[in-house]
Amino acid sequence: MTKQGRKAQFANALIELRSLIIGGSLPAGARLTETAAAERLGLSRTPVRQAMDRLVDEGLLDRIDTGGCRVASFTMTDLVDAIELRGVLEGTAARLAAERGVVPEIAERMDHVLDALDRAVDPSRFDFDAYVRLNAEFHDLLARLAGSDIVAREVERAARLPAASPVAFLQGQELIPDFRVSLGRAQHQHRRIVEAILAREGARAEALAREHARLARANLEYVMHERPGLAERVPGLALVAE
Amino acid sequence: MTKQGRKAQFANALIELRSLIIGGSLPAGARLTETAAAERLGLSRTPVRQAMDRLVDEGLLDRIDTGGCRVASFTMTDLVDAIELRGVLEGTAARLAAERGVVPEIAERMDHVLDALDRAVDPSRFDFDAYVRLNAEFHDLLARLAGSDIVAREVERAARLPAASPVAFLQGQELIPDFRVSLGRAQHQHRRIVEAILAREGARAEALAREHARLARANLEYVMHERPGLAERVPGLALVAE
DNA sequence: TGATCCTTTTCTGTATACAACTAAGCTCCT
DNA sequence: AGGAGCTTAGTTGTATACAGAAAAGGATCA
Repeated sequence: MTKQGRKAQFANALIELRSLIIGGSLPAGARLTETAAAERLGLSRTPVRQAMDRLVDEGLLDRIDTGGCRVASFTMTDLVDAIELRGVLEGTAARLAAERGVVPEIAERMDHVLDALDRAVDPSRFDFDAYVRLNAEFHDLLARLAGSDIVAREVERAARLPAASPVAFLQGQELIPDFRVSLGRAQHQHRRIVEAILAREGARAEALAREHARLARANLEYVMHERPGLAERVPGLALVAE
Repeated sequence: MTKQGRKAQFANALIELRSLIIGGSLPAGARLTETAAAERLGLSRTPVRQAMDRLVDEGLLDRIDTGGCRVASFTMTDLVDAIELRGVLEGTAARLAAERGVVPEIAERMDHVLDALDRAVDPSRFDFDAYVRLNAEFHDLLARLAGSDIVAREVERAARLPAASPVAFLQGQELIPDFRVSLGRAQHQHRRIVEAILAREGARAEALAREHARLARANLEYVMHERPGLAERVPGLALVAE
């Protein structure tokens, strides 16, 4: 069930705490002490403490003045900002890839991913799970397409911000009637972004990647306003206060 | 000398290790074990380990497969990318401030900082130390001007990337003959950025903030190509390989 | 009854102990 | 002499011990 390797306890603590928070088992604003978390997970404080440090860094926990942590709570604006930042950073990755040229191996894999995405959104043989996997890979490749480790790192970090991940809202979309149209639209944007990059059109690539992230924002607003019942199914949305 | 408070040992370890790395006492690529670091700092492994975790996160240490860390080494491209990212994120902060409106209290403080910066760069009463302090405050206020904690956080994180900080190259500029001209130019850009924000000109504000970060890139290239002897005086430049 | 002070418990930050694993050095064999 | 296998020192990940600080709770006094 859980990992058994060398850093097993730390990895377990991180994964389980994160899913407790994102899943809403630990309500936003709740105090979380190291001892309580350690006892709950059946571990010693050392790896749990390390995991909590990391979660503070990710923004899922807020350190409290007196010591100890509190589960973070987010406003809609926070989530919108997180998505905006991901768009900005993916836009930068796209622009730099256009300006500096792409890493050939990554571009080639990108090509295959795009083809596979085309097949996944084809109405005649629609494959949701494949789409989710390939979409994640597309965004990973996009981050690394310019060949800059620093850029790739920061793009990926931005995607870890609450609900900013490109896959965050796919869970919910599965249940929304016209989600196939939405996914087809997203795939169309994927194509245009890569097209702009290969044509060395940096400004266009940047603008398209930014706009692409707006899909997540639209999904966020749709879920929160039209389908509030779905909110608890989307990772991280349980933390939205107000 | 060093901090004595509650989390004193961790804070000391972080600060001292960081300055050892950035200052070049630990050469790029050198292996750094927890035990060695702990012994060198006269602390136990616990806070040192925590500090090293943080430094890995900041990118100053690379975790090694077998366990343990190595001092990171950077290429010129890495530093250029880090500066580019800071520019992009400060540009986003500026654009959002323009689009959404500014936080009045921060805008007011910004106003005072700009006036003080004018005085600091005035040739008749030039004050380098004041400039350094006020410049840092300007960038801090800019990050927070839009009122988004998430944006402010990420801007500040980007400024911690190696040599990307807006103050990184000021140390060196003190010794460069025509540095006063450069600082005056920077202050002119500060004014234009805030002007654009207050006029709600988001695109202009973003472009100006990006271009402003290019000053750091110009300084980087100047130091590396024209004044290599200065490189060791600029924090982080000792880590540049190749 | 209500507030204040003191006691007691809890929690964090730090240090240390221990086991598993890595890596290097040494011995022994060919 | 050169290489394979073993031993041993070193390093990390985890658990635990301990001291100091905050929080909680009760007792005392007005």
